[in-house]
Amino acid sequence: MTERTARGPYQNGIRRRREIIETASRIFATYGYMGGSLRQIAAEVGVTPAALTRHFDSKEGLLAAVLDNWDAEVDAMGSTGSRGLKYFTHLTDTIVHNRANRGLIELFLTLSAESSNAHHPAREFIRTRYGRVVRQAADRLREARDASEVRWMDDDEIEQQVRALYAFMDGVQLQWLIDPDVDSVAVFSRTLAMIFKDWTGHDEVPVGSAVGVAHA
Amino acid sequence: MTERTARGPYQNGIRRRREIIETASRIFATYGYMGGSLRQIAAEVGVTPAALTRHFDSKEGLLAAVLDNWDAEVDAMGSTGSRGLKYFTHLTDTIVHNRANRGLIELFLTLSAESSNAHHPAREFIRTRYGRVVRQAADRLREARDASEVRWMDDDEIEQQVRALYAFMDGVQLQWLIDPDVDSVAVFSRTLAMIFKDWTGHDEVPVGSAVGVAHA
DNA sequence: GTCTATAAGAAGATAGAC
DNA sequence: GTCTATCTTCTTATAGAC
Repeated sequence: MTERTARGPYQNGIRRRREIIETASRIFATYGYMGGSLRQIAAEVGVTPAALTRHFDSKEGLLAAVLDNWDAEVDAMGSTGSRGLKYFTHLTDTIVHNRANRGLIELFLTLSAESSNAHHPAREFIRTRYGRVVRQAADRLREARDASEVRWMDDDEIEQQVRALYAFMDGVQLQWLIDPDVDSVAVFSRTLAMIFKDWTGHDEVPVGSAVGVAHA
Repeated sequence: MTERTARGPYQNGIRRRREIIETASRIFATYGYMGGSLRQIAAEVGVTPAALTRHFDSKEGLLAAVLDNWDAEVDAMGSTGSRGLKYFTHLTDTIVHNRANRGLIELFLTLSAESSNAHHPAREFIRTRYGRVVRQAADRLREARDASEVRWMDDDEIEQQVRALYAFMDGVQLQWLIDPDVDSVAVFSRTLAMIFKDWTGHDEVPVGSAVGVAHA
Protein backbone atom coordinates (compact mmCIF):
# COMPACT_ATOMS: atom_id res chain seq x y z
CA MET A 1 0.00 0.00 0.00
CA THR A 2 2.42 2.65 1.22
CA GLU A 3 4.81 2.35 -1.71
CA ARG A 4 7.42 5.03 -2.23
CA THR A 5 10.42 5.44 -4.47
CA ALA A 6 13.67 5.23 -2.53
CA ARG A 7 14.71 8.80 -2.11
CA GLY A 8 15.52 10.27 1.20
CA PRO A 9 13.55 11.52 4.10
CA TYR A 10 10.68 9.01 4.33
CA GLN A 11 12.79 5.87 4.37
CA ASN A 12 13.31 5.92 8.09
CA GLY A 13 9.61 6.31 8.74
CA ILE A 14 8.74 3.36 6.55
CA ARG A 15 11.29 1.13 8.18
CA ARG A 16 10.07 2.20 11.59
CA ARG A 17 6.51 1.51 10.54
CA ARG A 18 7.38 -2.03 9.53
CA GLU A 19 9.22 -2.52 12.80
CA ILE A 20 6.20 -1.37 14.79
CA ILE A 21 3.85 -3.68 12.88
CA GLU A 22 6.11 -6.67 13.44
CA THR A 23 6.49 -6.00 17.14
CA ALA A 24 2.78 -5.31 17.54
CA SER A 25 2.02 -8.63 15.80
CA ARG A 26 4.19 -10.45 18.28
CA ILE A 27 2.64 -8.70 21.28
CA PHE A 28 -0.93 -9.22 20.08
CA ALA A 29 -0.14 -12.84 19.28
CA THR A 30 1.21 -13.35 22.78
CA TYR A 31 -1.18 -11.36 24.95
CA GLY A 32 -4.14 -10.83 22.64
CA TYR A 33 -5.35 -7.48 21.42
CA MET A 34 -7.02 -6.65 24.70
CA GLY A 35 -4.11 -7.87 26.77
CA GLY A 36 -1.37 -6.21 24.74
CA SER A 37 -0.54 -2.57 25.36
CA LEU A 38 0.89 0.22 23.24
CA ARG A 39 3.38 0.84 26.03
CA GLN A 40 4.77 -2.67 25.75
CA ILE A 41 5.00 -2.45 21.98
CA ALA A 42 6.65 0.97 22.10
CA ALA A 43 9.15 -0.24 24.69
CA GLU A 44 10.19 -3.20 22.55
CA VAL A 45 10.53 -1.07 19.44
CA GLY A 46 12.46 1.50 21.41
CA VAL A 47 10.14 4.47 20.96
CA THR A 48 7.48 6.13 23.08
CA PRO A 49 3.78 5.21 22.93
CA ALA A 50 3.12 8.61 21.37
CA ALA A 51 5.12 7.61 18.29
CA LEU A 52 2.72 4.70 17.75
CA THR A 53 -0.39 6.80 17.79
CA ARG A 54 1.26 9.24 15.39
CA HIS A 55 1.73 6.41 12.91
CA PHE A 56 -1.55 4.59 13.38
CA ASP A 57 -3.89 7.09 15.06
CA SER A 58 -5.11 4.61 17.66
CA LYS A 59 -4.65 1.12 19.03
CA GLU A 60 -7.42 -0.07 16.74
CA GLY A 61 -5.63 1.52 13.79
CA LEU A 62 -2.53 -0.43 14.68
CA LEU A 63 -4.56 -3.63 14.87
CA ALA A 64 -5.89 -2.98 11.38
CA ALA A 65 -2.34 -2.56 10.09
CA VAL A 66 -1.29 -5.78 11.84
CA LEU A 67 -4.19 -7.68 10.30
CA ASP A 68 -3.47 -6.36 6.80
CA ASN A 69 0.15 -7.36 7.19
CA TRP A 70 -0.79 -10.81 8.45
CA ASP A 71 -3.16 -11.25 5.53
CA ALA A 72 -0.43 -10.36 3.06
CA GLU A 73 2.14 -12.64 4.71
CA VAL A 74 -0.15 -15.66 4.81
CA ASP A 75 -1.19 -15.15 1.22
CA ALA A 76 2.43 -14.77 0.10
CA MET A 77 3.42 -17.93 1.93
CA GLY A 78 0.40 -20.06 1.17
CA SER A 79 -1.06 -20.96 -2.18
CA THR A 80 1.64 -21.55 -4.74
CA GLY A 81 -1.01 -21.44 -7.41
CA SER A 82 -1.66 -25.16 -7.53
CA ARG A 83 -5.06 -26.25 -8.70
CA GLY A 84 -7.17 -29.31 -8.05
CA LEU A 85 -6.03 -31.92 -5.57
CA LYS A 86 -2.43 -30.73 -5.65
CA TYR A 87 -3.50 -27.61 -3.77
CA PHE A 88 -3.97 -29.67 -0.63
CA THR A 89 -0.65 -31.49 -0.75
CA HIS A 90 1.06 -28.19 0.07
CA LEU A 91 -0.76 -27.78 3.38
CA THR A 92 1.89 -29.86 5.11
CA ASP A 93 4.44 -27.28 4.00
CA THR A 94 2.40 -24.67 5.82
CA ILE A 95 2.58 -26.68 9.04
CA VAL A 96 6.34 -27.04 8.61
CA HIS A 97 6.68 -23.33 7.94
CA ASN A 98 4.58 -22.44 10.99
CA ARG A 99 6.77 -24.57 13.25
CA ALA A 100 9.66 -22.29 12.37
CA ASN A 101 7.56 -19.12 12.33
CA ARG A 102 5.27 -19.37 15.30
CA GLY A 103 4.04 -15.78 14.97
CA LEU A 104 1.50 -16.19 12.19
CA ILE A 105 -0.43 -19.09 13.63
CA GLU A 106 -0.22 -17.75 17.17
CA LEU A 107 -1.67 -14.42 16.05
CA PHE A 108 -4.44 -16.15 14.16
CA LEU A 109 -5.46 -18.47 16.99
CA THR A 110 -5.18 -15.85 19.72
CA LEU A 111 -7.24 -13.29 17.81
CA SER A 112 -9.74 -15.88 16.63
CA ALA A 113 -10.52 -17.04 20.14
CA GLU A 114 -10.54 -13.54 21.53
CA SER A 115 -12.63 -12.10 18.74
CA SER A 116 -15.42 -14.62 19.19
CA ASN A 117 -17.31 -11.96 21.13
CA ALA A 118 -19.52 -9.75 19.06
CA HIS A 119 -17.85 -6.40 19.64
CA HIS A 120 -14.21 -7.30 19.10
CA PRO A 121 -12.59 -5.03 16.49
CA ALA A 122 -11.01 -7.98 14.67
CA ARG A 123 -14.18 -10.05 14.53
CA GLU A 124 -15.35 -9.17 11.05
CA PHE A 125 -11.86 -9.46 9.63
CA ILE A 126 -11.30 -12.94 11.05
CA ARG A 127 -14.74 -14.17 10.06
CA THR A 128 -14.50 -12.81 6.53
CA ARG A 129 -11.00 -14.11 6.01
CA TYR A 130 -11.82 -17.63 7.19
CA GLY A 131 -14.76 -17.61 4.82
CA ARG A 132 -12.49 -16.64 1.96
CA VAL A 133 -10.01 -19.40 2.77
CA VAL A 134 -12.80 -21.98 2.87
CA ARG A 135 -14.25 -20.74 -0.41
CA GLN A 136 -10.89 -20.87 -2.16
CA ALA A 137 -10.12 -24.38 -0.93
CA ALA A 138 -13.63 -25.49 -1.88
CA ASP A 139 -12.97 -24.22 -5.42
CA ARG A 140 -9.81 -26.34 -5.57
CA LEU A 141 -11.64 -29.42 -4.34
CA ARG A 142 -14.40 -28.84 -6.86
CA GLU A 143 -11.74 -28.74 -9.59
CA ALA A 144 -10.39 -32.04 -8.31
CA ARG A 145 -13.88 -33.51 -8.40
CA ASP A 146 -14.58 -32.25 -11.92
CA ALA A 147 -11.24 -33.66 -13.10
CA SER A 148 -12.12 -37.00 -11.43
CA GLU A 149 -9.09 -36.78 -9.18
CA VAL A 150 -11.46 -37.52 -6.31
CA ARG A 151 -14.82 -39.27 -5.94
CA TRP A 152 -17.98 -37.34 -6.52
CA MET A 153 -19.15 -34.96 -3.79
CA ASP A 154 -21.93 -32.42 -3.88
CA ASP A 155 -21.20 -28.80 -3.00
CA ASP A 156 -22.45 -29.22 0.55
CA GLU A 157 -20.09 -32.08 1.21
CA ILE A 158 -17.23 -30.18 -0.40
CA GLU A 159 -17.64 -27.29 2.00
CA GLN A 160 -17.86 -29.66 4.95
CA GLN A 161 -14.79 -31.59 3.85
CA VAL A 162 -12.82 -28.40 3.49
CA ARG A 163 -14.00 -27.09 6.84
CA ALA A 164 -13.08 -30.37 8.47
CA LEU A 165 -9.61 -30.26 6.95
CA TYR A 166 -8.91 -26.72 8.11
CA ALA A 167 -10.42 -27.43 11.52
CA PHE A 168 -8.05 -30.31 11.84
CA MET A 169 -5.12 -28.20 10.68
CA ASP A 170 -5.88 -25.41 13.16
CA GLY A 171 -6.36 -27.88 15.99
CA VAL A 172 -3.06 -29.63 15.39
CA GLN A 173 -1.27 -26.33 15.52
CA LEU A 174 -3.12 -25.34 18.67
CA GLN A 175 -1.85 -28.53 20.30
CA TRP A 176 1.64 -27.65 19.19
CA LEU A 177 1.30 -24.15 20.66
CA ILE A 178 0.15 -25.65 23.95
CA ASP A 179 2.94 -28.22 23.93
CA PRO A 180 5.81 -27.74 21.46
CA ASP A 181 6.78 -31.40 21.91
CA VAL A 182 3.75 -32.42 19.88
CA ASP A 183 4.89 -33.48 16.43
CA SER A 184 2.41 -31.41 14.46
CA VAL A 185 3.90 -32.43 11.11
CA ALA A 186 3.63 -36.15 11.81
CA VAL A 187 0.09 -35.94 13.16
CA PHE A 188 -1.01 -33.76 10.28
CA SER A 189 0.57 -35.67 7.43
CA ARG A 190 -0.72 -39.01 8.69
CA THR A 191 -4.29 -37.78 8.90
CA LEU A 192 -4.04 -35.88 5.63
CA ALA A 193 -3.18 -39.22 4.04
CA MET A 194 -6.32 -40.71 5.56
CA ILE A 195 -8.41 -37.85 4.17
CA PHE A 196 -6.86 -38.31 0.72
CA LYS A 197 -7.70 -41.97 0.88
CA ASP A 198 -11.30 -41.12 1.62
CA TRP A 199 -11.37 -38.65 -1.26
CA THR A 200 -9.51 -40.67 -3.88
CA GLY A 201 -10.33 -44.21 -2.85
CA HIS A 202 -6.68 -45.31 -2.93
CA ASP A 203 -3.59 -45.05 -0.74
CA GLU A 204 -1.12 -43.06 -2.78
CA VAL A 205 -0.40 -39.52 -1.75
CA PRO A 206 0.37 -37.19 -4.65
CA VAL A 207 3.98 -36.07 -4.74
CA GLY A 208 5.01 -32.55 -3.89
CA SER A 209 4.20 -32.63 -0.20
CA ALA A 210 6.88 -32.22 2.44
CA VAL A 211 5.78 -35.29 4.40
CA GLY A 212 8.64 -36.60 6.45
CA VAL A 213 10.92 -33.65 5.74
CA ALA A 214 12.16 -30.80 7.85
CA HIS A 215 10.86 -31.21 11.34
CA ALA A 216 13.09 -28.31 12.33
CA MET B 1 -13.37 -28.77 47.54
CA THR B 2 -15.08 -26.19 49.74
CA GLU B 3 -17.80 -28.54 50.95
CA ARG B 4 -19.97 -27.47 53.87
CA THR B 5 -23.07 -28.83 55.54
CA ALA B 6 -26.08 -26.59 55.05
CA ARG B 7 -26.29 -24.68 58.26
CA GLY B 8 -26.44 -20.97 58.45
CA PRO B 9 -24.00 -18.16 58.14
CA TYR B 10 -21.68 -19.39 55.36
CA GLN B 11 -24.37 -20.15 52.79
CA ASN B 12 -24.44 -16.64 51.39
CA GLY B 13 -20.68 -16.60 50.97
CA ILE B 14 -20.71 -19.89 49.12
CA ARG B 15 -23.44 -18.80 46.78
CA ARG B 16 -21.64 -15.55 46.14
CA ARG B 17 -18.43 -17.43 45.51
CA ARG B 18 -20.11 -19.55 42.85
CA GLU B 19 -21.60 -16.47 41.28
CA ILE B 20 -18.19 -14.81 41.09
CA ILE B 21 -16.59 -17.88 39.52
CA GLU B 22 -19.30 -18.14 36.90
CA THR B 23 -19.09 -14.49 35.98
CA ALA B 24 -15.30 -14.57 35.94
CA SER B 25 -15.42 -17.59 33.63
CA ARG B 26 -17.60 -15.68 31.23
CA ILE B 27 -15.38 -12.60 31.31
CA PHE B 28 -12.15 -14.57 30.89
CA ALA B 29 -13.72 -16.59 28.09
CA THR B 30 -14.72 -13.40 26.30
CA TYR B 31 -11.75 -11.11 26.86
CA GLY B 32 -9.04 -13.53 27.94
CA TYR B 33 -7.36 -13.52 31.32
CA MET B 34 -5.17 -10.57 30.42
CA GLY B 35 -7.98 -8.64 28.82
CA GLY B 36 -10.59 -9.27 31.51
CA SER B 37 -10.59 -7.07 34.61
CA LEU B 38 -11.65 -7.58 38.21
CA ARG B 39 -13.67 -4.38 37.99
CA GLN B 40 -15.70 -5.72 35.10
CA ILE B 41 -16.34 -8.99 36.90
CA ALA B 42 -17.25 -7.21 40.13
CA ALA B 43 -19.62 -4.88 38.29
CA GLU B 44 -21.48 -7.79 36.69
CA VAL B 45 -21.76 -9.66 39.95
CA GLY B 46 -22.90 -6.50 41.68
CA VAL B 47 -20.10 -6.18 44.22
CA THR B 48 -16.94 -4.11 44.49
CA PRO B 49 -13.53 -5.29 43.27
CA ALA B 50 -12.44 -5.50 46.90
CA ALA B 51 -14.94 -8.30 47.52
CA LEU B 52 -13.25 -10.38 44.83
CA THR B 53 -9.79 -10.10 46.29
CA ARG B 54 -11.23 -10.98 49.72
CA HIS B 55 -12.53 -14.24 48.28
CA PHE B 56 -9.64 -15.14 46.02
CA ASP B 57 -6.67 -13.08 47.22
CA SER B 58 -5.67 -11.98 43.73
CA LYS B 59 -6.63 -12.06 40.09
CA GLU B 60 -4.45 -15.11 39.69
CA GLY B 61 -6.22 -16.79 42.58
CA LEU B 62 -9.52 -16.17 40.85
CA LEU B 63 -8.15 -17.69 37.65
CA ALA B 64 -7.14 -20.81 39.57
CA ALA B 65 -10.68 -21.12 40.95
CA VAL B 66 -12.12 -20.63 37.45
CA LEU B 67 -9.84 -23.35 36.04
CA ASP B 68 -10.73 -25.81 38.80
CA ASN B 69 -14.39 -25.18 38.20
CA TRP B 70 -13.98 -25.60 34.45
CA ASP B 71 -12.12 -28.85 35.00
CA ALA B 72 -14.92 -30.19 37.19
CA GLU B 73 -17.65 -29.12 34.77
CA VAL B 74 -16.00 -30.68 31.73
CA ASP B 75 -15.35 -33.91 33.60
CA ALA B 76 -18.92 -34.06 34.87
CA MET B 77 -20.27 -33.48 31.38
CA GLY B 78 -17.85 -35.60 29.43
CA SER B 79 -17.02 -39.24 29.84
CA THR B 80 -20.07 -41.26 30.75
CA GLY B 81 -17.79 -44.10 31.65
CA SER B 82 -17.89 -45.82 28.29
CA ARG B 83 -14.93 -47.97 27.40
CA GLY B 84 -13.41 -49.04 24.10
CA LEU B 85 -14.69 -47.62 20.85
CA LYS B 86 -17.99 -46.54 22.39
CA TYR B 87 -16.11 -43.81 24.24
CA PHE B 88 -15.65 -41.91 21.00
CA THR B 89 -19.25 -42.10 19.85
CA HIS B 90 -20.17 -39.73 22.65
CA LEU B 91 -17.92 -36.95 21.39
CA THR B 92 -20.69 -35.71 19.12
CA ASP B 93 -22.80 -35.19 22.22
CA THR B 94 -20.08 -32.90 23.52
CA ILE B 95 -20.26 -30.80 20.37
CA VAL B 96 -24.03 -30.61 20.70
CA HIS B 97 -23.73 -29.64 24.34
CA ASN B 98 -21.14 -26.98 23.59
CA ARG B 99 -23.40 -25.37 20.99
CA ALA B 100 -25.88 -24.69 23.76
CA ASN B 101 -23.24 -23.87 26.37
CA ARG B 102 -20.69 -21.75 24.60
CA GLY B 103 -18.85 -20.83 27.79
CA LEU B 104 -16.81 -23.99 28.32
CA ILE B 105 -15.30 -24.23 24.86
CA GLU B 106 -14.82 -20.47 24.58
CA LEU B 107 -12.90 -20.43 27.86
CA PHE B 108 -10.77 -23.35 26.77
CA LEU B 109 -9.88 -21.93 23.36
CA THR B 110 -9.31 -18.39 24.58
CA LEU B 111 -7.05 -19.46 27.43
CA SER B 112 -5.26 -22.06 25.30
CA ALA B 113 -4.28 -19.53 22.68
CA GLU B 114 -3.43 -16.87 25.22
CA SER B 115 -1.46 -19.22 27.44
CA SER B 116 0.83 -20.35 24.65
CA ASN B 117 3.41 -17.90 25.96
CA ALA B 118 5.75 -19.30 28.57
CA HIS B 119 4.83 -17.09 31.51
CA HIS B 120 1.06 -17.25 31.38
CA PRO B 121 -0.40 -18.37 34.72
CA ALA B 122 -2.74 -20.88 33.06
CA ARG B 123 -0.05 -22.44 30.88
CA GLU B 124 0.82 -25.44 33.00
CA PHE B 125 -2.81 -26.14 33.77
CA ILE B 126 -3.84 -26.17 30.13
CA ARG B 127 -0.86 -28.22 29.03
CA THR B 128 -1.26 -30.80 31.77
CA ARG B 129 -4.99 -31.09 31.25
CA TYR B 130 -4.71 -31.60 27.50
CA GLY B 131 -2.14 -34.29 28.16
CA ARG B 132 -4.52 -36.02 30.54
CA VAL B 133 -7.37 -35.90 28.01
CA VAL B 134 -5.14 -37.40 25.31
CA ARG B 135 -3.90 -40.13 27.65
CA GLN B 136 -7.41 -41.11 28.68
CA ALA B 137 -8.68 -41.24 25.11
CA ALA B 138 -5.61 -43.23 24.09
CA ASP B 139 -6.45 -45.76 26.81
CA ARG B 140 -9.95 -46.13 25.39
CA LEU B 141 -8.61 -46.62 21.86
CA ARG B 142 -6.13 -49.18 23.13
CA GLU B 143 -9.03 -51.07 24.71
CA ALA B 144 -10.83 -50.97 21.36
CA ARG B 145 -7.72 -52.33 19.66
CA ASP B 146 -7.26 -55.11 22.20
CA ALA B 147 -10.91 -56.08 21.87
CA SER B 148 -10.49 -56.10 18.06
CA GLU B 149 -13.12 -53.39 17.68
CA VAL B 150 -10.59 -51.59 15.49
CA ARG B 151 -7.61 -52.61 13.35
CA TRP B 152 -4.24 -52.96 14.95
CA MET B 153 -2.31 -49.80 15.75
CA ASP B 154 0.89 -49.40 17.72
CA ASP B 155 0.99 -47.03 20.68
CA ASP B 156 2.56 -44.25 18.62
CA GLU B 157 -0.21 -44.34 16.07
CA ILE B 158 -2.81 -44.48 18.81
CA GLU B 159 -1.56 -41.25 20.33
CA GLN B 160 -1.44 -39.60 16.92
CA GLN B 161 -4.93 -40.77 16.04
CA VAL B 162 -6.28 -39.43 19.29
CA ARG B 163 -4.46 -36.13 18.88
CA ALA B 164 -5.81 -35.80 15.37
CA LEU B 165 -9.34 -36.46 16.55
CA TYR B 166 -9.20 -33.86 19.30
CA ALA B 167 -7.44 -31.38 17.03
CA PHE B 168 -10.26 -31.78 14.61
CA MET B 169 -12.84 -31.42 17.36
CA ASP B 170 -11.27 -28.22 18.70
CA GLY B 171 -10.93 -26.77 15.23
CA VAL B 172 -14.55 -27.37 14.33
CA GLN B 173 -15.64 -25.60 17.46
CA LEU B 174 -13.26 -22.73 16.77
CA GLN B 175 -14.91 -22.29 13.38
CA TRP B 176 -18.28 -22.27 15.07
CA LEU B 177 -17.09 -19.62 17.53
CA ILE B 178 -15.85 -17.49 14.65
CA ASP B 179 -19.05 -18.00 12.70
CA PRO B 180 -22.08 -19.47 14.53
CA ASP B 181 -23.66 -20.33 11.19
CA VAL B 182 -21.15 -23.15 10.77
CA ASP B 183 -22.91 -26.45 11.41
CA SER B 184 -20.33 -27.86 13.81
CA VAL B 185 -22.39 -30.97 14.51
CA ALA B 186 -22.76 -31.90 10.85
CA VAL B 187 -19.11 -31.28 10.02
CA PHE B 188 -17.97 -33.20 13.06
CA SER B 189 -20.22 -36.22 12.76
CA ARG B 190 -19.46 -36.67 9.08
CA THR B 191 -15.73 -36.67 9.65
CA LEU B 192 -16.00 -38.81 12.77
CA ALA B 193 -17.68 -41.40 10.57
CA MET B 194 -14.70 -41.23 8.20
CA ILE B 195 -12.31 -41.74 11.09
CA PHE B 196 -14.34 -44.70 12.34
CA LYS B 197 -14.22 -46.19 8.89
CA ASP B 198 -10.45 -45.91 8.90
CA TRP B 199 -10.27 -47.50 12.33
CA THR B 200 -12.77 -50.29 11.88
CA GLY B 201 -12.54 -50.95 8.16
CA HIS B 202 -16.30 -50.75 7.66
CA ASP B 203 -18.98 -48.09 7.33
CA GLU B 204 -21.29 -48.64 10.28
CA VAL B 205 -21.14 -46.16 13.10
CA PRO B 206 -21.79 -47.70 16.52
CA VAL B 207 -25.12 -46.67 18.01
CA GLY B 208 -25.33 -44.29 20.92
CA SER B 209 -24.06 -41.20 19.12
CA ALA B 210 -26.20 -38.14 18.59
CA VAL B 211 -25.45 -37.97 14.89
CA GLY B 212 -28.22 -36.20 13.08
CA VAL B 213 -30.04 -35.18 16.24
CA ALA B 214 -30.45 -31.89 18.04
CA HIS B 215 -28.84 -29.18 16.01
CA ALA B 216 -30.30 -26.68 18.49
C1' DG C 1 9.33 11.97 12.80
C1' DT C 2 10.15 11.57 17.45
C1' DC C 3 10.35 13.55 21.73
C1' DT C 4 8.65 15.26 26.74
C1' DA C 5 4.83 16.22 29.38
C1' DT C 6 0.48 15.41 30.69
C1' DA C 7 -4.40 14.53 30.61
C1' DA C 8 -8.20 11.47 32.07
C1' DG C 9 -9.28 7.27 33.25
C1' DA C 10 -8.88 2.11 34.53
C1' DA C 11 -5.97 -1.42 36.35
C1' DG C 12 -4.79 -4.62 40.75
C1' DA C 13 -4.39 -4.43 45.44
C1' DT C 14 -4.76 -2.83 50.48
C1' DA C 15 -6.59 -0.54 54.95
C1' DG C 16 -9.97 0.00 57.92
C1' DA C 17 -15.08 1.03 58.97
C1' DC C 18 -19.44 -1.40 59.71
C1' DG D 1 -18.67 -10.52 54.18
C1' DT D 2 -18.98 -6.37 51.97
C1' DC D 3 -18.31 -1.69 51.91
C1' DT D 4 -15.75 3.08 51.00
C1' DA D 5 -11.62 5.17 50.24
C1' DT D 6 -7.16 5.28 48.66
C1' DC D 7 -2.44 3.88 46.74
C1' DT D 8 0.35 2.93 42.93
C1' DT D 9 0.81 1.71 38.52
C1' DC D 10 -0.62 1.34 33.89
C1' DT D 11 -3.84 2.52 30.07
C1' DT D 12 -4.86 5.29 25.52
C1' DA D 13 -4.54 9.60 23.67
C1' DT D 14 -3.25 14.58 22.96
C1' DA D 15 -0.41 19.08 22.91
C1' DG D 16 3.40 21.24 21.72
C1' DA D 17 8.71 21.55 21.67
C1' DC D 18 12.67 20.27 18.69
